[in-house]
Amino acid sequence: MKNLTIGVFAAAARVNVETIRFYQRKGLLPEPHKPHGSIRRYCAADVQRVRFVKSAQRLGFSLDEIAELLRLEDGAHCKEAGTLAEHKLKDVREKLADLRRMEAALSVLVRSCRATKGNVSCPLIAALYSL
Amino acid sequence: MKNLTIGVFAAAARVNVETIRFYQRKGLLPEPHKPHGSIRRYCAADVQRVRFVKSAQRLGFSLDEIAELLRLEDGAHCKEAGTLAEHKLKDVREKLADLRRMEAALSVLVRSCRATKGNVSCPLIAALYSL
DNA sequence: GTTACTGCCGTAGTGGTGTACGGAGTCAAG
DNA sequence: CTTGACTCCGTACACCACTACGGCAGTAAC
Repeated sequence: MKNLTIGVFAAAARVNVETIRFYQRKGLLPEPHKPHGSIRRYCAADVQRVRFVKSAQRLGFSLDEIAELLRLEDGAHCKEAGTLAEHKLKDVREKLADLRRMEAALSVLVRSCRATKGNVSCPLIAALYSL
Repeated sequence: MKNLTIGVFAAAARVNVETIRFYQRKGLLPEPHKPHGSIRRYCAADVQRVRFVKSAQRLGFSLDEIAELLRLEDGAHCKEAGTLAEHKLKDVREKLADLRRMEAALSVLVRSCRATKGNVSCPLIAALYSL
């Protein structure tokens, strides 16, 4: 699982080749070493890193924020890392609270929709607007 | 709380005036009636609607998806509304699961960072990469 | 060695989500 | 009835996160 070319790597990480190059320009991925002339080689850890980026993105973090998160890896700045992580944790908890309210509203909505079969008016508005 | 002009409305909803007009073009807000010549007037329900859009956005829904959610309001299509709501519920639950894992990882990270005061190497990598 | 496939690089284009701007119309206070 | 703030509308611009393109170079299979 070392010495992946960019094409194989991108496929393994389930992203476009261009995305890899884009992430490198953004600093989300390290510029890999090029043992064979000018051809970049990647390893499994790089794949994990891309998958992490994608996960974090789905949770609403921007690439810049993700870059910060990834800088946490640099164990030398434990204090800053901790502070940053605390901020992110706060973000995440707020998102969680929002989503839980959303889930509650939606499941009420689904249940009441199932209950009132054929009824013309759904009790949706209140549920949606209580968010 | 009726007869708000767009400026007052936008301020109440905590968004830019241009955003209101943009949402109208996207169909996220109904084109309001214009009782006094060509000036639009808004009410409290419109404010709620914008706040709903903003909440849903923070949770990672796109404007198009939010438009769908808002169409659930139309009680006449209870069946489709229910189906749509079920899909959204599934989305929301997946996001919740992701965020919970993120939360767990981040809080471990924060705790261990606090624990290893002054220690040079943080135990971050594993936590981050286990997402 | 030729051919076909990658990869390299820079630049440009896309789609989503707003924001800004400019010129004309409208309204309410003084 | 003027003045100044607000609104209208269309269009253009901005930012993010890619995605595509084009031309050249390196590599692998035959």
